[in-house]
Amino acid sequence: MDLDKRARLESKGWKVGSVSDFLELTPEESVLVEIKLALSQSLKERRLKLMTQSELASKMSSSQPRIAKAENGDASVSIELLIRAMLATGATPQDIGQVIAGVA
Amino acid sequence: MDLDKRARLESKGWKVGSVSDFLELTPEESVLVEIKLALSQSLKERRLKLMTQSELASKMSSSQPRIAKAENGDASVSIELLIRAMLATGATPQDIGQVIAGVA
DNA sequence: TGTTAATATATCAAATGTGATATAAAGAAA
DNA sequence: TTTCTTTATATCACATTTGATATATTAACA
Repeated sequence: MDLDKRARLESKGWKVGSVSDFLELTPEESVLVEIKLALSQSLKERRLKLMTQSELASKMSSSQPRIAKAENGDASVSIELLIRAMLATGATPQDIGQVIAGVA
Repeated sequence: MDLDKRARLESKGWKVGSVSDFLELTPEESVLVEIKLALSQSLKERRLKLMTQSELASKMSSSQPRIAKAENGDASVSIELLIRAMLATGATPQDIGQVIAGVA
């Protein structure tokens, strides 16, 4: 993973520490981050075709700012919320499973 | 979903309320619960082949009681922890995606 | 039987995630 | 430009999830 990607992650609140700390992420930790990013990317793509962030938020009793964070891969967003949001866009378990399975 | 299943869920702490309340779970809420249960079931199967709950717990800086709850589908366990545990058993994103995709 | 290993249950303080609110910034279109 | 819509950022009190600890229960076996 290049430094630009790392910088983008850090700016979203991911506690990746120094470069060496970042490179010392365990494979499991890295994969978890990648799963979250894959979900947030897929969420954004799906939502854009269907509705505004506000509309999605009210569909799932959340808030527009939280959807923005979810779509931007903010570290304060749980996988749980990402999956709830995916479901609120009409995604099936198959859709969600495919996104996760697609992680390197 | 039959009442036995509901009773099992309620005993694990799921806030399903009365029968009618339970039947009024939105499809999204039901699917989310089913995803968690599928993950916890798969986790238990994988872990049993490889190690004890205590061993898995220390591998992922958690605790044996929390692994027990994860494997028993306790409502206090997040999808995040379930996925972290799956990864700690050596599961790949493909494995995890397949489990989720397999939800009805 | 008794002893040990494994798992389940209960409790709790601390950490993390939450929706809400306010507001700023960005885009689109006049 | 100005106005309107959408998205992004900041803050915060509240709720949920956490690992830790203690302990109870169960399982396997000598």
